[in-house]
Amino acid sequence: MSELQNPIEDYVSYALAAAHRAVNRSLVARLKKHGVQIEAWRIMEILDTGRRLTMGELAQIALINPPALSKLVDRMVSNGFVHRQSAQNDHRQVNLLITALGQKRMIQIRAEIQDQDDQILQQLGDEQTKKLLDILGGLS
Amino acid sequence: MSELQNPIEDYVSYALAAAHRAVNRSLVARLKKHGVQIEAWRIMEILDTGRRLTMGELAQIALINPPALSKLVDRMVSNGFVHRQSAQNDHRQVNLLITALGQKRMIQIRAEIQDQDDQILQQLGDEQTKKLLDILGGLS
DNA sequence: TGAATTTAGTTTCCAAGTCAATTAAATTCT
DNA sequence: AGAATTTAATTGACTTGGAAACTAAATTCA
Repeated sequence: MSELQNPIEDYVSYALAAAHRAVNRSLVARLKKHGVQIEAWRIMEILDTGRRLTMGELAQIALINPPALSKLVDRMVSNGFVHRQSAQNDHRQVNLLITALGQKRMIQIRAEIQDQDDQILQQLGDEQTKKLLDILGGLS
Repeated sequence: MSELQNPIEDYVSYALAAAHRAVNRSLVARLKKHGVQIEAWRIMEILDTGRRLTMGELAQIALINPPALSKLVDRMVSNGFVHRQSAQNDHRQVNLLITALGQKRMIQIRAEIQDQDDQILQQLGDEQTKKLLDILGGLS
């Protein structure tokens, strides 16, 4: 009994990569207008809630490896979007904070992001979107 | 009336990135044992069906930009997994073909991939997996 | 036909990411 | 206490990816 080879589109890994690529593409294009990359948006979005996070916590939530985060934060600091502050309890830790400029920039960016998310919502429908988020949550 | 800010986990873009990252991580770890990266696997998986594809077609299907594909193929050629053949009709085009060594390697790799996919299937269940592929298809 | 344009693939230059090593601070253990 | 270990973040060497420029072949059109 011979196995029939699935087309590559049927691999979860492939389907995820394709969808991720498509969504990222349009997001990158939108964010480029504001001079930030997706990861920088994630960082600012996370920090803008006011939570006080260390680099390590941020790396986990923002889906960025620590070395890449360090370097990206260097750039964001020199752009004036965030600043580092060494933690008072543990001097090894660094808290990252969003600046006033960063917050101002986020107002414009958030409109762009909202627009993109609305477009996806419209494309998939409310129910499918919810289902998608639910299933994806089970993979992370 | 004030807008309540969604947590970042509710953005489709974030949920996709998180799931993609998680799935890729384990896939990368598995493929590393065989000395190939995910994109190289995709290329060989696609070529192993025997279809005669140009670099451009392959780039689209394998989700790789043309310059990155060129460079990856250079490496794969020097590893002996694939070889280039200029197309007979149109000498600008290049057909990429998998070698016997590449096919041999794919037998081992496919077992690994199958194992990973089975694990996901088990994690999500048959129905959710199908639903996921269906919804993701609408985004690509 | 042959000059101008388009298309396919590659190359170049630069930006960004990874892995492993490093630094500095905190914690553990004797 | 203080030596040894663990933890947090960064740095350094190297690899890979992207945008734009480039080469070569095919096609269009005057």
